[in-house]
Amino acid sequence: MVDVFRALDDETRRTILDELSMRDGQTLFEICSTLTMRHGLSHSRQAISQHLGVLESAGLVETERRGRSKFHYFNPEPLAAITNRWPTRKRTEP
Amino acid sequence: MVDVFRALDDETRRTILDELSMRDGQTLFEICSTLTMRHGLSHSRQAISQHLGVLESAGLVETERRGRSKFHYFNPEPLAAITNRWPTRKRTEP
DNA sequence: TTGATATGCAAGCCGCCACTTGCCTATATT
DNA sequence: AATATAGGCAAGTGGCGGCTTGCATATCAA
Repeated sequence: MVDVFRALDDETRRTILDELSMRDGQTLFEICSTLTMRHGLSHSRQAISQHLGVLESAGLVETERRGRSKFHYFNPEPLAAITNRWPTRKRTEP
Repeated sequence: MVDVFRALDDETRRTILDELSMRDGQTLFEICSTLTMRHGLSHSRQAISQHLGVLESAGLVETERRGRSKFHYFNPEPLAAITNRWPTRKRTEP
């Protein structure tokens, strides 16, 4: 199980979430392509696969396998843990 | 300059934000004490100092020096960058 | 002024993380 | 059946981050 905070501590993983939030349900190869084409990131397929594994382990990405393809979906729910942890307060002047 | 995401990718730093959000304006020694007493974390003073440096560099903590003491204040503003980056969408069924 | 308090600076160690490489499995196509 | 496509597993490497240690600086108290 991977922490949501740790999952977000990587620009490549954040860009993957950007991509999925724009076009949901992409496969691993599609994500590799769009990352290279539109974001200038050129990593190996395995690198992206491992990133997707981290994101899925953190609950930020859900997957669905059909045939030999695996589709990835962005799930923003775990992000709530971040905003809920520190409720906005006024600064206490000393 | 440290990323907000990287600053949050550490349980000790997150606990420090918890502490400051409960009682704002603590000094380094106070934070060290409360971390040990109430959270079971026993790190050296320098470790906590470095954590505070990361948090300050990320804009999550602001400081104010008076005399030989330095007071630390939690600034939740940078957290907005997280929630604003991925606006909540409905999942697109294929 | 002398000593204690509160913090800063810098080097070094160690473990973890991102990335690659090579090989393997499963499904689809012809 | 044979080939291609989509993805998985595992070991190895390099670099960075967290922590410690030792020393230095600045402010307050006696």
